[in-house]
Amino acid sequence: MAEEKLTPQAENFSEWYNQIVQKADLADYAPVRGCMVVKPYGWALWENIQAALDRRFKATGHVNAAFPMLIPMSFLEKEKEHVEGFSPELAVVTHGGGEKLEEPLVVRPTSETIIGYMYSKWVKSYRDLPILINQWGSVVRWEMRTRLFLRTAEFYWQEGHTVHATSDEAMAETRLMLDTYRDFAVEDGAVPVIPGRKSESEKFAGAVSSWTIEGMMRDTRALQSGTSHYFGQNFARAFDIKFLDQNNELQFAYTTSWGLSTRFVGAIIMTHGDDQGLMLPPRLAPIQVVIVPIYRDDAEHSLVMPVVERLQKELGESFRVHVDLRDGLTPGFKFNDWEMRGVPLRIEVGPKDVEKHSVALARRDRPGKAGKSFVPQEGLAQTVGETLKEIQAALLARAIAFRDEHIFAVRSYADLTDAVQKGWALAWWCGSPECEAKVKEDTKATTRCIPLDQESGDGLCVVCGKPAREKIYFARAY
RNA sequence: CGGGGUGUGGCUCAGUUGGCAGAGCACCGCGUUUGGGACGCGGGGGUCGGCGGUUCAAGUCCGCCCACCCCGACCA
Repeated sequence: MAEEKLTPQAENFSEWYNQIVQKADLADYAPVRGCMVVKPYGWALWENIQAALDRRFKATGHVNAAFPMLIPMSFLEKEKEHVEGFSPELAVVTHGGGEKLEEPLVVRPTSETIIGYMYSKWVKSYRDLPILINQWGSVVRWEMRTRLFLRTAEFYWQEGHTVHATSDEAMAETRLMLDTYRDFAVEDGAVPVIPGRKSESEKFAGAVSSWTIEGMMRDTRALQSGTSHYFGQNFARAFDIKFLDQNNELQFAYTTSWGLSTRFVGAIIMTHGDDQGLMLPPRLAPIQVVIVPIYRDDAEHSLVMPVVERLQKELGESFRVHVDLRDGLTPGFKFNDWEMRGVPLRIEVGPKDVEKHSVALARRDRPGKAGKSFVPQEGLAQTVGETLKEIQAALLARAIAFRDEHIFAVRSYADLTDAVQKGWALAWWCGSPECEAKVKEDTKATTRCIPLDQESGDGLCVVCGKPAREKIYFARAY
């Protein structure tokens, strides 16, 4: 049950986040450092995220499978950049059945290697391609500093791994999945992410190019919310994934991978939450409508409950509905409690409502009395459906407005350093890692992505002044 | 691994010159309450991070160790 008062965002955003995760009953700290326990309410949110993504994966021809959690150490060493990228954060199993193992096994930090190995056995002919497999699971990365959902030692995610006959096809897949993530984030999460390409220094270990959706949190910091990688033939060469083409010539295949994790829960929390608590987008909320019965005594109880039960049944046909039957708590407490948990819509049913054939309808996105209205019980399902749609749209509109207010198109280095203190900077960039490094050194801001959506043209690099062909976002990131 | 800090009930913490381990919240019971975070009474719960030392006596003083948090380097 939620305790009173949350630290305000403006006072300490980080503290606000830590408190909300626990007070909204999403997750708890596990006994192992950096690991989290996802509690039922948090997991229900993740399940809705999974369902929304899985539906899109299936619709684009992908299938699910499961690969093992343990990977021979030697596999990681087959791709040079990959092992360099991951070796510092590997958890390694050295013993099994009471004996020291011949070869240590790593707990997967990601599955390119084990899946690549299997694909090399499965792929013989162009007729075997493409392979479009996704897996839902968890991975382990021994991170130095952890935060619930944002960076935990073990996290849950999906990782798609595909194999293609041509680079064009593999690149199209990479871009298709990036767009799938964008569509999911915007339409279901109401998180207005910006899709784009990572710079060389920010890309995934072993990738030819990495693509990302970047979201702006309410403290204006950026959160990488999903990634899609094009590997070219790098992993195919490392794992010997070859096929005979139509001309009977042996070719290395082209591979991709793409992932979105429980970090997205953090994105939802930090995109929509306010000082009252969580604010969940209706399409993903585990509970879309909570009904709070209000009564003083047994007489009022028996007056109110039949109406509550009828509404629960009617609304339950179309929406995820919960009735708060907890005894001994005042309505006021329950209102605050459900606001903390981010339930989009609350219905109050008391004796006065029974008499007037109405209910009180309270919107989470308009806290307090402002969001409360009295509507007829007649046609309530339709009212609820329309209101949930309005809330979903309102959350997105609010997040877009916040994002756009905090993006600054900058032309000078002074403007850049100023902008990244209060939001994101969008600027011409020549493409050199030295210019990125200087900004990071001076401001702690990193390049987030080269947005897909930018007008063609050229300008001068905001750092060094040399000619630049692309604009890039600089921001402080999680 | 560098710099700083903290370890006392489930949580947040108090604990004076060393002298019977406490409060608030949470939890359990009973009663009164209930349309924006109710109240009264009663109750359960702690090897004071660990080991060793000083002392008649250690949460408190000393030594060593461990864990966690914050700031850096690394990261979905």
